[in-house]
Amino acid sequence: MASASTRPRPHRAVRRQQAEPRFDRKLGKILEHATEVFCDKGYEGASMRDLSRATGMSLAGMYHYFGSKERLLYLIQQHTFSTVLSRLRARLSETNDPGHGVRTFIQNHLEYFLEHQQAMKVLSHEDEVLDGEYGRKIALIKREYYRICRDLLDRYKKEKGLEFDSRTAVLSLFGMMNWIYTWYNPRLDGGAEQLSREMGNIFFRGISAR
Amino acid sequence: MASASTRPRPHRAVRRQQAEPRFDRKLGKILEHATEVFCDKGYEGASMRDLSRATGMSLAGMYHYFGSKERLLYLIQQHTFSTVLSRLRARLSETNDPGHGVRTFIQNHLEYFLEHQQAMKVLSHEDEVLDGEYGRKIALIKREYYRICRDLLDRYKKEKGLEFDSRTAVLSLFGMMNWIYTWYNPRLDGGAEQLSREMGNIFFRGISAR
DNA sequence: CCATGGTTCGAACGTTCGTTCTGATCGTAC
DNA sequence: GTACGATCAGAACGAACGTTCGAACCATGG
Repeated sequence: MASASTRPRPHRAVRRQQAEPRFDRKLGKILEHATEVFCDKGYEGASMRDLSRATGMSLAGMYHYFGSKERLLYLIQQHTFSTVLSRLRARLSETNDPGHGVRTFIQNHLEYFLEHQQAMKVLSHEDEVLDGEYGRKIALIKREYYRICRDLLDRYKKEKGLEFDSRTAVLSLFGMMNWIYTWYNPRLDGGAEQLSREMGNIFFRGISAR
Repeated sequence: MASASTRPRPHRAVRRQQAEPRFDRKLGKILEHATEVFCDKGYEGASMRDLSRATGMSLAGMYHYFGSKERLLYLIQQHTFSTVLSRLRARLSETNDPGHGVRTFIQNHLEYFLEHQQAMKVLSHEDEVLDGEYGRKIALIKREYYRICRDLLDRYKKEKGLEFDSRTAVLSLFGMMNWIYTWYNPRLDGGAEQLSREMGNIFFRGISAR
């Protein structure tokens, strides 16, 4: 289960120029298919043979490129999380208003969530399965993500002179947003803008009352 | 995976008087230990041998009493859910005010949640694993649970003349509450009363603003 | 005192798991 | 054309899986 670093990383081919992106694009596609399988069957429920079948890559090939089932999950979670995080940072750099910042946080989270439902479900649902080095790295990103939201909220709280428990508030907000994967239905529930408006309303009015 | 009714239920001993409760108490203890294992390792990750070891009952004994791993999970979920539901009904029968009803709903949910964290995590986290007859039965209880909360909220909405999307509101509330299992720390976060007050505040003020 | 039937067990069944290994094939660079 | 790295199919590995079996155990009723 543990030990991320004992297994050598697959020997990534050293190429020149335009070969690299094609290589990454192909592996990206494979990661997408793997995400779908993990999403449907769960990490433990999905076998390497399932993953191999779904990606079209041979079993041996999977091990050649990814090294282990654990690392496969790690790569998916790491890629998903850091993409969300970098998008968020880009958006937040445009504002200094903490209230607007939290709205942006919600909007960014839900937009990515609905756009990549499967990846986000794997991120939410297979949260505790990675341990060792992999688990530590994912936990690090997650803590930073939490930190950003909490800091924004604390600034907002001070600015408006409000009183509430920041920790409970932030984690309740995360709960609202991350629970979506258990119920979201695009036919019944609107898009990301509508959902983030409604959840943002509940959350903001909720913490804003004196 | 499917088919609940193909396997015969274990022949429950027909006994008189005080033997029954002892029988049930023993099996109840075993279910508690099994809950702990499912909670720690997940349904797929937990093996019948793990469960057998944790409960102190032999592997064959587990099958004698519970029939299958699937039915074991079903019994845990069914017992947990119907206990929550019957407690809720008892409390709700004392009030007719929908606002107070929703507060009671939150209080009841969180109280049981913190009192039986492991069982509730198994209920939340292993939500999609049961299919067939078992899955249908659990889904039925869940829908009824959802219905109660939604009806209360709709009555509250009409009474106060508010406007918000009931579905999104109820499911956001469930998200806040059910996500707790991923972060709750009794040292940092208070007891059930405090948490349900804080979440209740966020939720109520959130939906109440015009 | 033995027969009965629920209870419990160790051992085994066949399957699938994650992973590794062996060669064969194929396209490309020299 | 040949050497090489990428990629493959397929078999094999030991371990672990969910489940079943047959025989002991043990209290009870005749």
